[in-house]
Amino acid sequence: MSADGTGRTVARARTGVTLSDVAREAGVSLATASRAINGSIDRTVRADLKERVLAAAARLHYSPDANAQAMARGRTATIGLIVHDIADPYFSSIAAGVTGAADEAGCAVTLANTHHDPRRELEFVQTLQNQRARAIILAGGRRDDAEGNEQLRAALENYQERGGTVAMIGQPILGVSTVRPDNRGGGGALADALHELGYRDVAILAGPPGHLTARERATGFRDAMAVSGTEILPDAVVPSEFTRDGGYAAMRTLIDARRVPELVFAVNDVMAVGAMSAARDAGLDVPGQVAFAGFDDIATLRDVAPALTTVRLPLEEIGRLATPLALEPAAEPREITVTGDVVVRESTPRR
Amino acid sequence: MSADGTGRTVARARTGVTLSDVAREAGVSLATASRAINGSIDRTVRADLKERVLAAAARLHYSPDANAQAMARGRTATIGLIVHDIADPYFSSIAAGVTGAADEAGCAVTLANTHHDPRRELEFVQTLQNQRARAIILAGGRRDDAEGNEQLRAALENYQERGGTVAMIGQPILGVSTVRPDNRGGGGALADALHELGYRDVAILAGPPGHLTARERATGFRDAMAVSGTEILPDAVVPSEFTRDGGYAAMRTLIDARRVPELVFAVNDVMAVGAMSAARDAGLDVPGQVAFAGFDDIATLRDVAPALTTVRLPLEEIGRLATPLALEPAAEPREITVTGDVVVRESTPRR
DNA sequence: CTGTTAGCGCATTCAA
DNA sequence: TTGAATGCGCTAACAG
Repeated sequence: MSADGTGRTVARARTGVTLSDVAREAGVSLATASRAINGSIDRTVRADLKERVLAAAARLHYSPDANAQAMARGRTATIGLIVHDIADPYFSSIAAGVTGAADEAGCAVTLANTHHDPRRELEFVQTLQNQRARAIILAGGRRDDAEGNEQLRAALENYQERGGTVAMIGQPILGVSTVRPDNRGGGGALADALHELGYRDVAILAGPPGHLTARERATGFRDAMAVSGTEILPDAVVPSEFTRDGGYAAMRTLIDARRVPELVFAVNDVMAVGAMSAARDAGLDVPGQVAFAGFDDIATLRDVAPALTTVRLPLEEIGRLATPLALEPAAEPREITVTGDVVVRESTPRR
Repeated sequence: MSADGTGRTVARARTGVTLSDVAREAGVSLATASRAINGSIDRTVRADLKERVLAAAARLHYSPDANAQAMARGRTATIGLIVHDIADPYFSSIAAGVTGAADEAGCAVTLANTHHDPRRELEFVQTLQNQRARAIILAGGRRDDAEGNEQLRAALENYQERGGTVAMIGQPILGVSTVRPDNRGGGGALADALHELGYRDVAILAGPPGHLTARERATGFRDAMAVSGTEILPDAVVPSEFTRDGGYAAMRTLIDARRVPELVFAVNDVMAVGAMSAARDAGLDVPGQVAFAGFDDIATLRDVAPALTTVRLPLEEIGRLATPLALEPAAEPREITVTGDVVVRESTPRR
């Protein structure tokens, strides 16, 4: 292993092999070693020297120190991904897209899980700024909270002034490039499809009052229904958490109040499947007595029965799209709108 | 904003505010500023000075450079998490556990998604080593691949020689601390429960031949059945991918061969739900004509119907457990065995 | 308790 | 093309 036979190689391994070790082993200068291993942009290294350096690096198991490189170069190859809940299939699919695209861009991904807590979100922006992450992707719908949004906007502003770039998946309200699912349009298209199938008596599991994604979907749905001549009364709009348990609880509320409609639209799929469970647990026939529709088309939906009608969002693709958006600095915030396709399945048979 | 009224504060913000800027602004030395902001272990700073430094830091929007800190301290606060597929609920739950525990330990998490490719796994170990990640958590079952395991073991060995620490979630075969789900025992307990329910005619969707987790679960199940007097013939053991689609395809195979048994045990839940879908798609009554059991108790299982019998593994907890295991260097590799609880549900009614 | 100074490992300037 | 020297921002000896 050791070229000089002193066994120094092994000893050094304990301490950490630096670029100067490699340079010495190869009999070149530090600068040359750096250029050989990196292929510096302007300079080029003679082939034989380069080979010698590479061989030495391999021999010594040289591992370039990314932190040192970050300092010297003034930038990292790290993307920060902030999600509300990584265990939620919506976000884990997006994360799969981001890690895939980041990989291809030669970037590592730092994952931050806020558990739906805006304060953690703010903290993570700070952490990622400390890390000097090159870019931040903020995934998940915003809230109708002027103060909270302003704080976050300020934090991102500050981050960007320091050279970081940002993309958002959700609503374009933070002054950064955004991948925007067309929630309103999707909700509307879904309503049209369901109206056409004969549904008139419908309730909405509407998510948290201030949650913009929830609101957009509910509003789009409700407005389209109204256009078709079906008013959805405030009474039939049930607020809830944006989670599976939220859907379950909201459905429970309807059942307990004996206000079970023909159709329940939950503003996302995890809520919808939770609600379906609540209906089943209450002994209701699904979709015979009550039909269900959701939004997102999360992967796990493939195996729920009856198959859930929903609006398909290409979640992994959304994650992929957000990555270059985050990486490439743009003079103006850009916006990519992703439309969803209505997918009618067994949970909403023709009435 | 700027204390001296020169507007320098803003100008500096573009360039990056360093600790010396803070020190100067506070009228103290670099060292004092460092100690004040960090609360160095041995030294302590006079209260009023500390306050002045903190105020200056806030005024300048100082953000400590984690890379520089890493260099100076000789270690980072980063944990690398390597998973096979972050979009798989099994891994996303583990990831939730890891991010939670890492957070509490003041560590950031770098997420690496291998897509089940052992080569990527190896590459990611290298990347994390370059990052000087303090610890690596390797989640996911190992393969029966001597050469592959040896390469990985060597890479981890090297990483550890450089001061990194490692934990594994899966099989303790890499010489590192491991959280080991008791797959064999779980499979056995499941078989006992199902045998007691009257099942005799059973097939196993066994996963990939070399996949240790799959093998342990299948073997545990099969052996226990044998002890109870029910032999499962090799014919009834169908290999497959370890994924939802793998389960679907394997079930399809059984159906096409007209070898549908009373009970199908799939070695993980995603395979089981895929298989259930295949059965339903083929018009079979579940569980009337064919019953199903899985393994893991992934979160999304709560909403599949009929509810799936399985072996519950506390996935998020497993992620949490792995974190200190990875963080605390141990003279000897440690091992935490996690046993699963059999949960009998509607997918396997008494026969 | 505070300040001065020497690196940490690397990329990159400037000279040769 | 190569090498010597500088500095990235910070912590930790060391000295006062």
